[in-house]
Amino acid sequence: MKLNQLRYICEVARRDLNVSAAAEALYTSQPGVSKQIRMLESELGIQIFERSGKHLTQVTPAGKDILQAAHRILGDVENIRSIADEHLDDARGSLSIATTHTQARHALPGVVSTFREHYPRVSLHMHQGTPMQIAELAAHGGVDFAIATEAIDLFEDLVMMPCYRWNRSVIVPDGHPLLDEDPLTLESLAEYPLVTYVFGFTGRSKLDQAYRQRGLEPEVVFTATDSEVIKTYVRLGLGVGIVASMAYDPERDDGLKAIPAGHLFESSVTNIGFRRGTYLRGYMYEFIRLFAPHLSREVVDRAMAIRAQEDRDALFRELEPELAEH
Amino acid sequence: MKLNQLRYICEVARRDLNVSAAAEALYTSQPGVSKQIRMLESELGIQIFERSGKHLTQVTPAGKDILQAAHRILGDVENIRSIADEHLDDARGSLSIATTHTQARHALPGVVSTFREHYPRVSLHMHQGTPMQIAELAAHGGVDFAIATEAIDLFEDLVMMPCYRWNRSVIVPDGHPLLDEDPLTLESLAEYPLVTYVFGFTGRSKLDQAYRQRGLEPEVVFTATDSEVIKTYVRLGLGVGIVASMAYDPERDDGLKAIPAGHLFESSVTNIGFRRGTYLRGYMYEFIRLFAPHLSREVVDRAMAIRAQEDRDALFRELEPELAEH
DNA sequence: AGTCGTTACGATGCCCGTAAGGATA
DNA sequence: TATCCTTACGGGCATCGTAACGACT
Repeated sequence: MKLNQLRYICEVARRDLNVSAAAEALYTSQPGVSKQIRMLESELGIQIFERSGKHLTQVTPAGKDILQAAHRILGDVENIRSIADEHLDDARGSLSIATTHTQARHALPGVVSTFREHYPRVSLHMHQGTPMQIAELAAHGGVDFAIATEAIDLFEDLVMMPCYRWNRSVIVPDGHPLLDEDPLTLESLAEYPLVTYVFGFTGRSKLDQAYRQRGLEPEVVFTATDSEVIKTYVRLGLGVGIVASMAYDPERDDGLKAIPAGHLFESSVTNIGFRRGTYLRGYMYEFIRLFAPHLSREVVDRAMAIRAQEDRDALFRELEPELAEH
Repeated sequence: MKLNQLRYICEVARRDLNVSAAAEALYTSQPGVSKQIRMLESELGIQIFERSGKHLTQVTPAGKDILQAAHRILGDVENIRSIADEHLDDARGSLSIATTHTQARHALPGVVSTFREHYPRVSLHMHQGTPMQIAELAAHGGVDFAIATEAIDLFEDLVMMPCYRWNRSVIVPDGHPLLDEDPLTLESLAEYPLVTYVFGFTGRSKLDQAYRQRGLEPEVVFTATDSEVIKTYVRLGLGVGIVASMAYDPERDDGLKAIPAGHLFESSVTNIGFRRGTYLRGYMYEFIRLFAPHLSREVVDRAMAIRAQEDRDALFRELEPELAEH
């Protein structure tokens, strides 16, 4: 058994059983991949992939288990490299983060600049994408951290921890009639067309849920993945906006007013996640700490050790009161 | 990085940094091992072993972390083989158990014979040794299971589960004065010289503890690692014996009488342990179940997932009432 | 003096890449 | 027909084993 063989089967599985694509991603020849996989299968005496003719059709039950172990192995190989780097020079390295626009634009800048002061020799890489892409990147080792509000609890092999709690504001042009409502109600809000986030982004699901619970139907006329775009279209009079409160800045957003709407929607929690079993460099713990002060090294280590759902829930309940509100 | 390089560093660490011994154990040449280790170190850019001149003196801090990850990797490689074997033919395979004389002679025969009926094509291997040797074998992957009463909770990377609870009987020749004592007290027992287990064997520590608590000093004139030998010397009149109750058989042990002494000593618990993270074959779960009916597949999986000491204690308390008494 | 780790060197064998073959959609 | 996996073949390279050297106890 060779580490390369394990890399090959993982990549093939990841590429929907397309050996050619896997070979390309691995910077090697397709016949080589094919051959090594067959050699591994023959060494183990069992098929990892089902074949019909000359096409791989699916992963065998044994293959599923083997792929799982192979993933762990390759993860640990990366860990060994990280360990070496950490001990070689604990202030040098790289940190890659996948996140959404909202986090990158409003929650992370402060953290990133403080982090850069503390660790000037760590090279930072930010990747922006949809919550699904983000979770996928983190789960497959493309990035160290995923930071998002939705959909990163879908991946079983991601360790997830709550960072902060936030809610929404209604954004309207100056002089809008909603500014006179006090308190603002969902019913009056429902009379206006909405401009807000695409489904699956930045807590959008909590918004739909609030409407549905009151038997209302939101008339969403425009959706975007980031609040800058939303605000632009609110300025154009397309409708009223609903964005994360942190996305409104009274200084910069002239011509717009924000009405806090925390009483209308259930608050959302932004999470940070990383691949389970990853060796975390010292500066990685530090980054998490800067982003969410309650996530000390001890808490992170505890979260990493947890496998059962119920234990995770217990930890979340314990952390709940410490979450900052944004 | 190659799997062989990881094998080499693990073996060298295990052999107290003796490269020659490691090479021999790995059935390869000593220069090869030496070279591969240096190549790995140079690839990682960090030393795994400290050297003074040409001798390896100790493991570096980085090396400790790396060895830990390397162990996990090699364990998972074995797991992949096990997975393949399991899916190839789930009724064929091998099961190796390390245990002490007492377990092998009195607790295991029934289990083993039932197991052999269920899985005739699984080849069984029993290794007898001291509790320390047993734990070492299991921790390093020499055997699948360790079964013993003492000292297998010392290895952090062994998953341990309680199997059954047992206590001791005092063994005396026919007509011995102690037979008239009712109830038997520790004080009257203390007037006779003892023949019992060597320290570290079969709950011996509980025995010493009982004496010490009462301010008594046991006069141990003979110790052995197995109860057959102890009984032999009791027959010779060397003293009274204290053995696990299951080791006395009124049919076979003629000339001897047993006095139950559960009220004098704290009972002991026999445990089964295996390397954390091991892939357990179906028949292995079955073996555990046969030996300790309360250890269902679910319970074993839960025990395997536990890392924190407090969670382990909680599981033990939960299992406590289900332990059989022998 | 003996044990032990490193260096040097030659040969085996494995892995990779190119090219051609055959199956499937 | 186009895509895709397999087989076949040759070159390069890493690994392994033997032998000799140098260090430490």
